[in-house]
This record gives sequence, structure tokens and C-alpha cells, in this order.
Amino acid sequence: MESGNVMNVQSELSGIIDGSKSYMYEQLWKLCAGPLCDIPKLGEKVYYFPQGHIELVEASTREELNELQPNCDLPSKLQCRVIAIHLKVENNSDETYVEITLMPDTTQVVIPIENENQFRPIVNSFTKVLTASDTSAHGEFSVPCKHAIECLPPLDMSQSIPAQELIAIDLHGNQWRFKHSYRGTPQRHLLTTGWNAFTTSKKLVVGDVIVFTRGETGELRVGIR
Amino acid sequence: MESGNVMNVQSELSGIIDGSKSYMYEQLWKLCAGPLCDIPKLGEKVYYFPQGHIELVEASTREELNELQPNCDLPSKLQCRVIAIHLKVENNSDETYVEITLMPDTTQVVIPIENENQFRPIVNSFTKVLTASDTSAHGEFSVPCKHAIECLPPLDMSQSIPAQELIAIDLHGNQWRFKHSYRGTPQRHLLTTGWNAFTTSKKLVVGDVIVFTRGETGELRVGIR
DNA sequence: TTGTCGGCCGATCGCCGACAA
DNA sequence: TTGTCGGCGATCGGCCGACAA
Repeated sequence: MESGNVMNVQSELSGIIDGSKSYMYEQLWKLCAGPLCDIPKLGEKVYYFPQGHIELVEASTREELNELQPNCDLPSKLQCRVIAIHLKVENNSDETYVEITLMPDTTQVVIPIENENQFRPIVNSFTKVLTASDTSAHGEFSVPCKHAIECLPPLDMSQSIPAQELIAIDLHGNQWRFKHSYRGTPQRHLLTTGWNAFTTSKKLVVGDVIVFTRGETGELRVGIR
Repeated sequence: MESGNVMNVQSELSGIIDGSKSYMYEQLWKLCAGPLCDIPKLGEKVYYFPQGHIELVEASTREELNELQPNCDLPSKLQCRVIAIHLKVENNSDETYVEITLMPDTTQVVIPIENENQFRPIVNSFTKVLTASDTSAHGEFSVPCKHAIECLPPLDMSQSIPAQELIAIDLHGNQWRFKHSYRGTPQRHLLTTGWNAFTTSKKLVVGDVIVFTRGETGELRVGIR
């Protein structure tokens, strides 16, 4: 059981920053999780069932996880020690969960090697430094014409005021909806409805840099530098 | 280097759910992180400096991390293998960071043991099942009288309409501001301004259960069951 | 080509007491 | 005691073109 050790750099970090070690946090977490919640103790011996875990994850995400297989060749159960417990809450909801870090008592597992990413779809992207108008109460974002043509889905120009709805995903996996219209004299590309909610939520100010990317399949993503 | 192994249950999970393995995510992440970003490769040998890491964390959080010390008794540097890399983004902002999981090649470290929590400040708390009115467009939350007295800071009753601002922290560490007033005939405790933003953001509906706690020092916390 | 503005409208937020369960 | 409602005013979001840099 002393055959190895683990340091998960981030888990130490986040444990300190979000104050998950504090008593008050712990109390609220338990109230939110409800009374039926059995958590193992630090240092306790437990068995880990890789197949069971994979099936659980598949059930909750409804995806096939073939990608997990190649990395490891694990026995059906592993005797482990609980070496860390973090009471956590999901990023995009308030669902509570426990992060339990285990260290196997015996087994050896192959260290994964970097697998070169063969699949490289074309990605268009552009960045823009936000102006005062982009972040003002007026709530409109003007898209430089060239970038709108390269990076955004084409508009139906037969309409008097061409417009469409865009959906962009950020690094958290959150969806953001923007009305994209082409109007004014002279005409220009604008993001209107939804833009305000975005800037408010992300607390954007003049000078911040926004990033849009668009993959081959057309899906739009948005980020902040 | 094959002396041990690690399974961080959650890091596997989140890697799949948020799609951090996808090429598109990776591209956006790199655009957001900027050009100056050197990330080690999977399986690579690196040295980990515990003291340096602790100092970095202290610098960024401006806290003393004495609590880290008792858990481990580490040498000044440890030869490690990089066994996992996750391109991530902070929960409450869009700051990018890398989570690197390391496995020491040689060293043994003592497994931590549960330390009984001696410090137990009194916590008041209450829960309430949300009514249609609580979640309606009107945007007011009526606090049961008893709970308001037990759990919320006392109001200045000399005012014609007693009111104050409450700040409550959720499990993410986010702050929520609520106007708390005592009015109507018959009089009752209400949360008004800020309540709408809260329900919208948390996507609360009738039947959801809200939790408030208040510690000895008066700090308020809020969660969802 | 695009940053900033004024104006305008409608939707929403927040505030209040009246009731009644 | 507290859930629901109607009514209200103020604010804000969103839409638009005018203009100028």
C-alpha cells in the first residue's frame, strides 16, 4: 500500500481556493446533498470496480466510452486506499458530488503515452478587442465584416433585414444564443439579443478580447482571452 | 516508475463530459490561453518542487497554507511522470489553466488519516420548497417568519418598511445579493431585488428546495437540494 | 468600414397592498 | 401566517438609422 503516491496538482489547489475544507462549506454541502449520503473515510480500504464505474458514466452521459479502454488494461477489481475526498458541486448546476481519489494497493498500470492527434478538421477563428460600444448598455456587438463572412453562418440576404440565431458554446460547455443581424446604413453585422446577457455574465469590459471559432461541421464556439 | 498508479475518479469523468478531449475544445482553449503556453507531454519525465508549488498557491490566493504541511513530509524535489493532462477553465471565470496529474517515480508518502473536525461553530439553517409565487415573474420570495427570525440578520424595525441587503454565498463561491424587506398587510419577510436573477441563473422551478445557512459569525450561505 | 449616439418601444423587474386559504 | 394576484412605475433590453472617424 506504500508502493506509490499521487499528487493531483489542481485538486489541492481547488480544495484550498473554494474553501471546501471549511466547516461552513461542509455543512451547506451536506444539507444540499440530503440525508442519504455515505462517504468513505480518508485512508479507508475500498474496492474499485473499473467496469462498474465505466458503466455508471455511460449511463449518466449516454455515450459510449470506447476511448477509455485503450489507455488502461485493468483487472476487474482493485483494492485501494482513499487518499483524498472533496465535497464538490457541478460547474453548470448545483448538483453535489464527491470526488474520491484512490490509490491502488498493488496493481501496476501502463503509463499512457501521448497519442498524436490525427484528426484535424479545419477551424476558422477570429478575435476582437471589445470597444466601449460593444460593452455599453446598448448591448450590441459589431462583428467586423470580414470575420462575419469567414466565421459566421451565411445570412439569407433576400430578407429586408437579414437575421438568424447563433448558438455558441464556451469552455464550460455552456450555450449562448445570439441574434445575428445585418442592418443599418451603412450596413454592418451585429450581435444583439443575448449579447447583453453574455457580457454581464462574463463580466466583460472594454479591452477584453473575445474569441470565436467555427469548425468544419459549423458548430460555433466562443471564449475570452 | 511503475511502482504505483492513480485514479482520479472525477478527472476522468469531467474530461469526458465537458468534451475536453475534443479537437474543437482544444483549439478554442489554446486560442484563449494565448501563444505563450508550454505544456508537458503525456508520459514525460518532470521534476515537481513541492515548496515551489506551495509558494505559488500562496501567492495567488494570498493565504497561509499551513494546513498543507501536516499532511505530507515531502523531499524538496520529486521525479515524476506526467500521467494526465487536462486543459481546463476556472468555474467562476473564463481563466484557462492546465491540470497536470503527476505520479512520483520513487518516493513514498504517508497516507493521510481522517482528522476529526474539532471546530464546530453553531449553524442555523432552514429549507423551503419553492411555491409558484416564489418562482413567478413577480420575483419575490416569501421567507417563513420563524426562519427569517432564526436565520437572517435582524432588521431595523423602527423604519416604516424595514429592509436590508443580504449577501449569500453558494457552493461555487458565488455571491448573491438579495434585498430583504418586511412589509405588506399582514406583514411578512420577503426577498425581492436579486431574487429573480438567482432563480433564473439556477433555473429554479416550483418544488425545488432551497437551503439557507447562517454561521456564528453571521455569514449567509445558500444552496439547492 | 465600424464606433458611438439619440430615440423609441415593449418587456421585465421590482414594489406595494388586497385578499383569501 | 403566507400564497397568489392586480396594478403601478421605473428601468432595461433590444432595435433602428444618423453620423463621423
